[in-house]
Amino acid sequence: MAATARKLETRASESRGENRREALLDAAAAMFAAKGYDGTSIRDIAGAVGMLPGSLYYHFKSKDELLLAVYRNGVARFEAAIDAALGSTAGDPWQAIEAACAAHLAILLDGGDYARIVSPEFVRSFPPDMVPVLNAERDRYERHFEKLIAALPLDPETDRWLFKVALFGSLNWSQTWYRKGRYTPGDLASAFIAMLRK
Amino acid sequence: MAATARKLETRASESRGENRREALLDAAAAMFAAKGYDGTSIRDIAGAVGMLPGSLYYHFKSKDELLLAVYRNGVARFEAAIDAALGSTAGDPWQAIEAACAAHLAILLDGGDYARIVSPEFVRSFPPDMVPVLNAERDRYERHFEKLIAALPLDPETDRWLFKVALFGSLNWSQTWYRKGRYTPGDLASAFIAMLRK
DNA sequence: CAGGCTACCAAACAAGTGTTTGCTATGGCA
DNA sequence: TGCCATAGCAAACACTTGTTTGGTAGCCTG
Repeated sequence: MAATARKLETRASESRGENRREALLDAAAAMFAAKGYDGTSIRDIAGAVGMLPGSLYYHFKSKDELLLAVYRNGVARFEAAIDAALGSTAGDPWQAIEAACAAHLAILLDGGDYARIVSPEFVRSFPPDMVPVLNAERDRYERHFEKLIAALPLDPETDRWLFKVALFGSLNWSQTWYRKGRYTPGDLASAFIAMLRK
Repeated sequence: MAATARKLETRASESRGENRREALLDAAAAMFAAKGYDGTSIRDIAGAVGMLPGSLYYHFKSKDELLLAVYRNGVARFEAAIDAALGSTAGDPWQAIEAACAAHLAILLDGGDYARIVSPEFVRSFPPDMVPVLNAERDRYERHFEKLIAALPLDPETDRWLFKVALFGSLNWSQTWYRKGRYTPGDLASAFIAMLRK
C-alpha cells in the first residue's frame, strides 16, 4: 500500500531524503505481516516500491537490519498506545491495567502491519540469531505490565509472575482467533480482567 | 536422534519395511521443531537419517505431505494425553478441566518434537495453503475442551467462548516462557484454573 | 562550470531450494 | 532360476535466495 513510485516529483524534499526509506519500511512491514520474514524476499520488498533489489542495500545494509527496524517500530507503537491509555486513567489499579490491556489489544488486533510482527507467531520465521535481539525489545515493553500488576490487590498466595503470563497469554492468543465485529478490544480487555478478578 | 543407518541388519523386518519412514518422520519433527518448516531443507532431513535428498521422495511425495504427517502425529499426542487424563478423573468438572490442562501442558512443554510443531508459533513458517488443513486438525482437538467448559458451573454472565480462548491463551503462551525446573505442568494447570475460578 | 554526494540501476554472484529422472543392489516368492 | 517390488543412489533440473559490484543520472555547493 502507498507504494507508487513518484518519479516526477519536483520538490526535492519529497522525491529525495528519507521518505523512500520509510516506503521500504512500510512495504517490508506489510509483507512480513502477510507472508512472514523468510516468506518475503528482498525482491518482493524492493519491487513493491518500484525499486531494484540491489538498491535496497543503499538504505539497509542487510535484510536483518531491515527486520530490526520494522520490529522496533512495532514495539514503539505498543508503548505509545499504553502510555496514552495510562495518561488518562485515575488511580484505581484494576482500572489502570484494564486500560492498558485494552490499548494493547487495540494495537495487537488492529494496529497495522508493524504491530503484527511483534507477535510470537512470527518468531519462527526470523533468523535464529536475531531472536534474542528482538525479544529484548519486547521484554522492555512487558515490564510496563509488571509494574501495573505489582500494584494490584491480589490474594497473598497468588503468584504475580504467573498472573502476568496468564494475562499475556489471554491477550496475545486473541490474535489467533480474533475477527473484527463480534468483540471490540475494550470488550475483551474487560472480560479477561473480570475473569481474573475475584 | 536414532538416526544411524543400519546397513548390516540381517532381520529383514527391521532393515526393511516401515521403519525408515518413521526415522524420516522423527528427523523431520526434530528439525522442524528446531528450525521451523522452511528453515529445514529436504537435504537436512534426508542427511540426518543417512539418505540422499531424492530418496526421501520414495516415502513422501512432497515436503508438504511430510509436514502433514508430522503435524497429525503431534495432534494425536495431545489427544492421547487428555484422553488418558480424563479417563482417571472423577465427576467434578473443575477437577476434570484441570486434569486436561495439566495433560495439555505436559505435552506442550515436554512432549517431544512432534507436539511442539502444533503450536501456532510455527504457523508462519508453514506454506500458506497448508495452514487451513493443519488448523482443521487442531480445531478438532480443541473441541474436547469446549465440552469440558460447557460442564463448568460458571457465572451466568460469563461468556464461555471467551473463557475458552482466555484459558487456551494462558496455556499455550506458556510455551514462550517456560523453562524446566521452576514449575511443573501440574503447577501451572492448577494455578491458571485457580485464577479463573471464583 | 567543476566536483562531490545522493539515490538508484543493471547485472551478476555463489549458494541453496524442492523435485524429477534413470538406474541399481537387495531380498522374497513362484 | 527367473521375476518383481522395494528402497535407495547419483546426478541433474529449474529456480529462488541474499548480497556485491561498478556504473550513472540528478541535485547541491563552491
